[in-house]
Amino acid sequence: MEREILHVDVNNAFLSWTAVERLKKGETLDIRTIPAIIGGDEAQRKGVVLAKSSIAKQFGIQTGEPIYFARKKCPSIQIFSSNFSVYRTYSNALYQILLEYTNKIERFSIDECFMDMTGFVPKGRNLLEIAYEINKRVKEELAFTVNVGVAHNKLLAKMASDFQKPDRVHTLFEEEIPTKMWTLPVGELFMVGKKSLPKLQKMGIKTIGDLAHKEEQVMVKTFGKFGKMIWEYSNGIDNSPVCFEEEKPKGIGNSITLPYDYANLEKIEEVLMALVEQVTYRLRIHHMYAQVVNVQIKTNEFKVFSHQRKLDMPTDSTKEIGEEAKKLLKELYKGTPIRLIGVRVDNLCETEEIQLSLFAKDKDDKQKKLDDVVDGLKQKYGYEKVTRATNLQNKFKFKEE
DNA sequence: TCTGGGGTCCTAGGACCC
DNA sequence: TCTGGGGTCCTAGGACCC
Repeated sequence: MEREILHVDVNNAFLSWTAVERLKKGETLDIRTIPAIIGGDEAQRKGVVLAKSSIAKQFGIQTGEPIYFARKKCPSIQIFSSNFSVYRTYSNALYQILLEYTNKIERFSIDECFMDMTGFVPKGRNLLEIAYEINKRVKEELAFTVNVGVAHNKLLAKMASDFQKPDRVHTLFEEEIPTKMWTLPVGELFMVGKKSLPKLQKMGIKTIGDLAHKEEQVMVKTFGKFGKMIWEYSNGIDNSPVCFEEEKPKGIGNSITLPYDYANLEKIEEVLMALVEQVTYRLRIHHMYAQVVNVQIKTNEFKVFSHQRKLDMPTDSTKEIGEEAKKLLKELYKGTPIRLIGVRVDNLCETEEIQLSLFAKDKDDKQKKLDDVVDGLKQKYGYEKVTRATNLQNKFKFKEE
């Protein structure tokens, strides 16, 4: 049966939301109307463009590039810092509106939703009307704009919402694929990134249509599973469901780019332990245990190395994960100055699934109680106020959540 | 020029077992 | 002494997304 899918995409989300928040606070300048970007702190070496206004885009400024480049392209560019708790508020407000149309909504990211409208289009109305209504309501009620893609699967809906921006509704039904999608450069296809683009181009594939008309077997032979996927995408094939049920995380990680390159193992360890505390806190918030610990470093030359190890028993203990992380760091660290350090936990399982042996449980008890007390304080007084690495908090700001 | 942080998924090679 | 092949698990690294 044919499905009815919408993809709702907030236009320049971080920048628009920052603009709306400023106006709400009484500022008169709407930063959507000037050359502006949302960017990280350059002094902390986090100076990349996170979002841009459409005018900034006209200067050739790209998301993800260093702010330094953006300033070269547009010396008068105005830079604003990000605020994720504000973004979450607006993201939730959008979600609440969408919930009035269907409960089958997949929150694909903070600023994108897929909606499965199959069976939810009221009698006498059609999917396109609903899409326009959502577009209009969001603008009127929330003061920012969205693009809405209308199609019969997620891939086509997402491609459609990416057509002309901002504040537009686009359809991409099967019969429209040749005119609306095949004519686009192949790099515009979802999942074709900057590594696979040159490989495709070398094969003579310039447009999405070129890819669609290649033999499927050639793509599979050259790119394996990935080749099959993008070949299907180029032909508008995608049977993946809208995953509307909240999914448990498969891994939790935190990393930080250091304000300068660290070459002292003890100093790196201090940061590592602050990150471990953050990660295990989030783990316990989710009521999950982890069985794999992973430590990652990036050298001053931007080379990335990682080590991971599977533990005998899953755990959520700051001490256990911290000790493993320290061992992994020692194995990794060869004395090269470090630009970034990160910790991840993987192979997560629900707390209830754990069957601790009596011995292990007994050993765990003391540490568990300490973690519980600290978590309680963090929830009561805020994460940044309660941490065993207080001296780091002046230098590093960690995202909550 | 100077390059964030949070994820998911895939691949390849080695260890180990039958 | 010389020899197989398949399956699973583990680790490191990489591509892609927002």
